[in-house]
Amino acid sequence: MTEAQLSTRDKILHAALDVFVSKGKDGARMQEIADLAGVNKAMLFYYFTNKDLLYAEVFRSNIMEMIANIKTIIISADEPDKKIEQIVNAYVSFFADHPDLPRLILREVANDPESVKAIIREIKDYAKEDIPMKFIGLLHESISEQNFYHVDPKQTIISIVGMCIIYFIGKPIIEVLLDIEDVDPQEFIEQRKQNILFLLKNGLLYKEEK
Amino acid sequence: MTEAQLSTRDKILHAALDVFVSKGKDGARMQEIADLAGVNKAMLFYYFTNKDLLYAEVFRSNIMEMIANIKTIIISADEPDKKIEQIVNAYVSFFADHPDLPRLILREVANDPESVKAIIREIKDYAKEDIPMKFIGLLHESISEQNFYHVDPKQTIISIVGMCIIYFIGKPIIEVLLDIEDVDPQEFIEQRKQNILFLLKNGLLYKEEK
DNA sequence: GTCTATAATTTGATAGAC
DNA sequence: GTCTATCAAATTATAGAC
Repeated sequence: MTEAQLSTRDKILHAALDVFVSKGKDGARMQEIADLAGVNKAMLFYYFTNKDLLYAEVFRSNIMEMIANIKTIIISADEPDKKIEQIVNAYVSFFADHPDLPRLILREVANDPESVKAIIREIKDYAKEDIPMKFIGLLHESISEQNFYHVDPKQTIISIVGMCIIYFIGKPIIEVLLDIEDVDPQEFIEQRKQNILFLLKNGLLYKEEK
Repeated sequence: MTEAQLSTRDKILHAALDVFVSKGKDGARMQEIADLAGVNKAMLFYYFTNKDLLYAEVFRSNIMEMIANIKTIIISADEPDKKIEQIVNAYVSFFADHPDLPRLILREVANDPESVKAIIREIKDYAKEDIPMKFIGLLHESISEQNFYHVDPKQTIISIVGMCIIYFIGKPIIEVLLDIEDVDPQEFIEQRKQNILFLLKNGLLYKEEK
C-alpha cells in the first residue's frame, strides 16, 4: 500500500510523527502536518479533535509498535548466550530502521515524565509477559547455570540499551566529535553491533571457557 | 552567593535553563521564565533581545561548562588503565549533578541537528586540545602497549558514553520498566558506575593478566 | 467526509513613563 | 535598569456550506 492509498486518518498519523519528531509537540504546526499529509487542515480536527489528542495518539501507537517489536525479538530468541547476540542485533537494526522513535520518546520523557511513566505502566499491565523481567530472568539463569559473572541483570540491561541507542539519539554530535562524517553509516552501525557484542560477551563470560 | 543576590541577567539565565529543559524551546513561555526568575518579563528582552537569542545563550553557556568539566577530567587523569575508571566515575557523577544537561542537548539535537553540529565544530576549533581525539589516543596507546584487546576506540567511546548517559536521559522509563522506583537513586548510580567499569575492564582487558 | 472562511486565544515583542 | 500597558502576529480551533 503506497502512501497515497492510505486512509486520511493514517496519512495524518504518518505525517504527524514526522513533524512531531523534528519539531516537538509545541514546535509542530497543524498546518505543516496537514500539508505533509496532503490533506485539509480541518481534517486533523475532524479525526483527532485537537493537537494534544493527535500527539497522544501518535506517541501511543508508535511506542506500542516498538514494544511489540522488542517483545517478538526477546521471546523468539533461543539459546541463553545466543540470545544476547540476537537481541543486540535486532535492537540495533530496529533503531537503524526507525531512528525517529528514540527521539520521540526521549522528547516526551523530558516534556512530561509523569505521562510517560503512566503509559509504560499501562503497557506493563496490558502485556501478558513483562519483557524486561523476562530478560532479567534470562540473564539470571545464565548467571547461575552458565559461565557468566555475577552482575546485576538490571544494570546490565541499562548498559545494553545505552550502548544500542546512544548512536541514534546523538548521531549529529557523535559524527562531528569523532570525525566520522564521511564513514558509511551502514558499515558503522555494523561495527557498533560488533563492539557492543564484544564488550558484552567478553565482559560477562568467564574467559576460561573460551 | 544565593539566588536572590545574583544579577538580573544571571537570574534569567538560571530560570531559562530550567524552563527550556522541561518545556523545550517552543514550549517555554517568556512569562514563565520571568516568573521563575522573579523579574519583570520586559527584562528578558532588555538583556537578550528575543527568545531565540536567550535560548542560544543558555544552550551555549551550558554546553561550554560541560565540555570544560569533561576536559578537566580527561586531562587530569593519570595512568592509562586507571584513566578509564576516573573518566567513568567523573562522567557519571557529573551527569548525576547536572541531570538537565543531557536532556537539553538531546532536545536541541532533535530540534536542529545542523545548529548543534555547528556549535560542536566551533568548540572543537576553539579548544586547544581535541578531547575525544586525546581519549582515542589514550585508548590506542593502551591497546598497543598494554594488555588491551584490539577494538575500535571510537566505538568504545560511544559505548562508554551510552552506558554513562542513558540512565539520566531515560530515568522515568527505566524506573518503571525495571521496578526500581523505591531504590535509592544515589546507591543505584553507584552501582551503575560499578557495572560500567566491570563491563569495560573485563571486556577490554585480556584475562590472563588479572 | 471534505472544504473555506473566520473566530478566539495565546504570546512574543515594543513603546514609553519612571 | 525596571515597570505597565498594549500591539501585532501567529496559530489553534470552529462554524457552516457542499
